[in-house]
Amino acid sequence: MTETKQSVNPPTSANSAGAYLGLKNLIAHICNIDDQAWQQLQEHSSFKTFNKHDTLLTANETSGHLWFIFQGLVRNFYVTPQGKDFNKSFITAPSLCGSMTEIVTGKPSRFSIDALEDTTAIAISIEWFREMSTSHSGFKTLALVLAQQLALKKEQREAELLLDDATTRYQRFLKENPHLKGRIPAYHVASYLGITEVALSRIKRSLKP
Amino acid sequence: MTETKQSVNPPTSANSAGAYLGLKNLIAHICNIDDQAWQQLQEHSSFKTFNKHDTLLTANETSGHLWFIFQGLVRNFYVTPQGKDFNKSFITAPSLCGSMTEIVTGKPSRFSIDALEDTTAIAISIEWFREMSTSHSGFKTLALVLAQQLALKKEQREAELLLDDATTRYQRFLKENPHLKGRIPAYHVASYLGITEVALSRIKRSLKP
DNA sequence: TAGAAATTTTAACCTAGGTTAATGAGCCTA
DNA sequence: TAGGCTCATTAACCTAGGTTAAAATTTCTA
Repeated sequence: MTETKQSVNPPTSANSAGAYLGLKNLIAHICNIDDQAWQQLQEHSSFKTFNKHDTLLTANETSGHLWFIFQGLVRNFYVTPQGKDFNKSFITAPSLCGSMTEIVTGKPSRFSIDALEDTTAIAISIEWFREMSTSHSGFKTLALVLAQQLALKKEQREAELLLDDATTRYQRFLKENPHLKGRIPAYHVASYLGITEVALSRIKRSLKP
Repeated sequence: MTETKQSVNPPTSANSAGAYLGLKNLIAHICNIDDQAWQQLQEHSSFKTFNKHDTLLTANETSGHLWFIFQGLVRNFYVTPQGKDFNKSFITAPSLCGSMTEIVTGKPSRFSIDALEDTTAIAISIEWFREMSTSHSGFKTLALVLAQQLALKKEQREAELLLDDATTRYQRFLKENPHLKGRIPAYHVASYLGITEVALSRIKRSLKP
């Protein structure tokens, strides 16, 4: 107990193997990947660990990879020129995440990604993934499903931001994200909703008996 | 000149042929479609004309098709339970449009589509398109590109609604849609921006010299 | 366990945008 | 050419949420 703080998930080969299993499992639910392609995927990716608050991707830079989040929790967020940040989404393991802009166009992401908890992940080469998603039928399917899922999610978010007030958005957020309860400070939730922590606190009070 | 009002684009076979040419051209810029697939596409689609204000798709119903807008202009819009409507996007010819929700999940669209100008279009069977986008490499590419384009657009809209105030959104709208100038009444633009026509009028005044 | 740091709540005041309603302005069409 | 549409502007007032700053609370950490 005399040790200083350390990562909950130190990067052991055991963890790495588990992460790759998790990735294989996630992909298998979406499309068929033959052994050769899987072998290639392993060669074009690497296992990483992050402590809480570490950065996975910085806005306006090309990171060169997309992520499979194996354990932990990360957020995608925009930063305004005034230095305020707005959370775009929260990603809980196990899940893929990354910048669609960078994947599709090769241009830098508009948002950053950082870890809200200690996190283990696999970094996958975007360049390789883009190549595979045109040449390999299985990966093309994977890319299609990911793009469709993202499009659906962003359409829903557009509708919420356009149609609903902050109280309604907050209640929907709670209902749709029970797994995040207690894991995210209120000011991050407020930032996701597009309001300040002060406004969120008021809303909570107004919802009390 | 004694005739009553009529459609600018009456449904002649000449128009129909032009529309199919336009569709073929649009698709050719995205992927390769062999003659057989093209033949099939023609069998699973039909040419339609709409007058201004006509409805192409009604929210909460499955229309069964996606559209190639050949001439004219349509809007996608949500209607709130209170009966107010919010424009989701404007689609100018030539372009594909439809509900990603219905295409991906088969469930009814959350939004409606109607014509802002007299419009000619090709209605394509969603069921057939979904089948082709899994079995046919060219159509899978088309589906992928469409999903990616939509995801990118909706990500950008999310960022705008989250980060920018109404004045900024209005100025960006003007800059990014010069082709819509004069074609859309201000109250539709306001609805797209997520504000009322009254607020938009105030913003315009505040931007004047 | 005390003190520091992080987070949440409150309060007081401010502003962008909503609401309602009246006035204008530009049109068709009888 | 006079009403009758549709659309845009204005004005007066209201409200949700922003801003700033202080106090209260929780959570680390030495």
